[in-house]
Parts: sequence; C-alpha cells; structure tokens
Amino acid sequence: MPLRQPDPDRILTALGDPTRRSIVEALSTSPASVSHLAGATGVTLTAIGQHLQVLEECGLARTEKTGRVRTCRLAPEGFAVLEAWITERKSLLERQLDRLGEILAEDNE
Amino acid sequence: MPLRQPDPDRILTALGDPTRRSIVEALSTSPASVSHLAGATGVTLTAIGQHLQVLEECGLARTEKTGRVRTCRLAPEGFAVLEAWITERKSLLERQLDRLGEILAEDNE
DNA sequence: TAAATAGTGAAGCCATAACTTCACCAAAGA
DNA sequence: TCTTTGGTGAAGTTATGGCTTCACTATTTA
Repeated sequence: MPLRQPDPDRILTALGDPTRRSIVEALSTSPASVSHLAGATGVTLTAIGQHLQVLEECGLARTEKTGRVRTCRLAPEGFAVLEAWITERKSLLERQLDRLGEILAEDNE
Repeated sequence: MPLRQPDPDRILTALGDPTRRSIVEALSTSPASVSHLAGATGVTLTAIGQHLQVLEECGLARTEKTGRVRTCRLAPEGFAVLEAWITERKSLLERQLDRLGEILAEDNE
C-alpha cells in the first residue's frame, strides 16, 4: 500500500527522472500494463515496478491488479498539487517584478 | 552565456534536485547574491554556481554580475513552460477520465 | 597598498538511485 | 497438467550528479 501523500517535493523528485517522465508520458494517452510500459521505455519489468511505486507514493499514478496484470493510470492528485506549487511561485515572482517596476518608476521621477 | 532554452525535460530535471529547489524557494521571495544563497542552503559558493548554471540553462533563473557580486533572480520563462506542461497532462488525463465515465455509463444502460 | 570579500574553474570524491539479474509466485492458455 | 505470460522481491553493480577542496581573479574597503 503506497502512502499517496502528495507534496511538491516528492513530486518534483519523482519527475526528475527521465524514465519516470516517459512512463507519465505513456500513461497520459491511456492506462497501460506494467509490461506495456516496459516495452515502451525499454527497461525491465522490475524497473517499471520500482518507478511505479515512486509515482504512486507521490500521487502521480494509481495502479490496480486484476488477475495477473497490473493496470496503471495517472492520478489527478499529484498534478493538482504540482500545479498549485507552480502557480504559487509564479505569483510570488510577479509580485517581485511589480515591486521592481515601482522602484524603477520612483527613480524616474 | 547560458543557452536559456526552456523545455519541460530540462526544467523537471533541474527541479529534481532539493538544493536547486531551495534556491528557487529563496529566490521566490527576492533576488539574492551567490553568497546569500550559499548561506541559505548551507552549501559552498562553488556548488551554488553550478546549480545556478543549470537553473539559467533551463530558463528558471537569470543572473547578472555587477562589480564582484552576482545577483540572481527567478525568470518567468521556465515557469511558464512548466505550467504549460502540467496543463497539457491534466487535460489529457481529464479526457481519459471522461472516456472512462462514458464507458461506465454505457455499461449501466 | 594591503587585506578582505565575492565569485570562478578545474579536478576529484563519493553516495545514491537507477538498473540488472535471478529466483520466485500466480494466473491464464494449450 | 504443463507452459507461458505477467509481475514481484532481494541483492548486487555502476554511472552520474552533487559536492568539496584548492588555486586563482577581480572588486571593494581599510
């Protein structure tokens, strides 16, 4: 059972890896099995399993096993958290640029 | 001169590192010098320099040197690109969930 | 001018994380 | 039932990226 505790730190760490990004890319089209993902990324089943664990733990993916095949899909939670993080940085940054603008305006008086 | 060629891959790789995230965090409040960032992160000036290069190359930061002090600030470009990336994944994912909903609805007829 | 401060560049160390192999289990097909 | 397919777990290897040190340059201050 994965924790699925999405915080920006974990999420960004997870997305830092190119193979995991490939998995996300593949899953953004449609759900897929572990072996399908292995084929798509050119990596062993075991490796995919390990990556999936990371992706699940940070809320970027969800998986369920029916019979002998595990179906993997993206999860909205992680992406929502990540989006919120970026939005926050962007607004902080804009505030900075505004202040900079004010200072420049004052200097020109 | 850094390339400053922002693509999601580079950006996510860059943000995969905790120290680089600390730098971003620090800079989201206000611009800072290299030594200030070194103090804030508990890492050498050299290390900061290396991280800044990465952040600049992917359009997340910008720096300029006046006299002997290099001032570092966040750059909007990288964040815009990253935001676009997430938006894209989110919408692809929603499309998937919609399709899933339709299928479930058909099954219940 | 001397000393201190801010940063850069090269070179090397090292921990970690991604990956593999191997052995194994369980479901599905022949 | 035997075989194949899909996946898991443990254990080990290895490349890489983050960090350091050291030597150095360029500003700034005393």
